[in-house]
Amino acid sequence: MKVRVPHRWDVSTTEAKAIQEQLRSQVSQKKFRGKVRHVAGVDVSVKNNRSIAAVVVLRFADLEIVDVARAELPVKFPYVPGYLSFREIPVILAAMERLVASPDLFLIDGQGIAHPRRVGLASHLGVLLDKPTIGCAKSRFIGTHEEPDAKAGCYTDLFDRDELIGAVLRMRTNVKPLYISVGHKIDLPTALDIVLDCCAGYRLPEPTRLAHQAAGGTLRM
DNA sequence: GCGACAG
DNA sequence: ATCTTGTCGC
Repeated sequence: MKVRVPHRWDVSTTEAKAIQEQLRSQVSQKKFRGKVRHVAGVDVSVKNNRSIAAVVVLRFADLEIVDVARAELPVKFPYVPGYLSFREIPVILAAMERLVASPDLFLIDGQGIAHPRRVGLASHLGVLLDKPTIGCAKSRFIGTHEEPDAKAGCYTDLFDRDELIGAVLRMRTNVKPLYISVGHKIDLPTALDIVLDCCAGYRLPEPTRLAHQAAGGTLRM
C-alpha cells in the first residue's frame, strides 16, 4: 500500500512532543461503519540494534493469512515512554509499502489514545495511514482500572482521571488481560467487538500474535 | 523530589 | 523489547 510522506522522524523528544500535540486533533473516535474483510496485525522486534517490522493480513471471516510483509531498518530512536511511535513507525511504514493486500483495519501492539497526549503508537499510525486502528497493548501505560473478572471476554474501563481512554480486556480465562484503546477512526465498543472476534484462544488477538511471530522470525505457515 | 513508565 | 528450559496449574 502507498504511504503518505508525513513529518520528520529524526527529532528530539521536545519536537516529537510538539508533533504529537499537533496530531492529537486529527485522531478520530467516530464509530467505524464499513465492512471488515481483512484485518492486519502489526508488530516490531529489535535485535542487534536493528528493527524488524511485520504486518500480517488475515481474512476477518476465518482468520486465515492472506498476506505478510516485513522490513528491516537500523534503530534510530531510543525507547522513551511516551514516544514509542517515533522508534517504531519508520520501519512499520517500510513494511506497509511492501504490502499487497489492503487491510480494512489494523490491530497494533501498543496503546492508541491511552497515552498522555492521546497519541500512542496505534493512533499515530492510524492518522498517517488514514485507516482504522486499534491499540492492543500487553501492559498498562497510563490510567487506572478495576481488575476484570477472570473469565474470557470480561473487561473493565480504563480511566485517566474521569476520562474513559480504553478497556482492560481478558482474552482468555485466568490469563493476564490486554489494554485495548481506540487508535483512529473507530469507537471503543466496536474496537472491543473486533478484538474479541479476532481471538483464536490465545492471550493476543490472532493478527498481533502472528505479526509478533513474523517479526521475530518464527512464523510458521 | 520520588516513583511510574507501551515496546 | 531482550536474555531463556523446564515446570506448575487450569
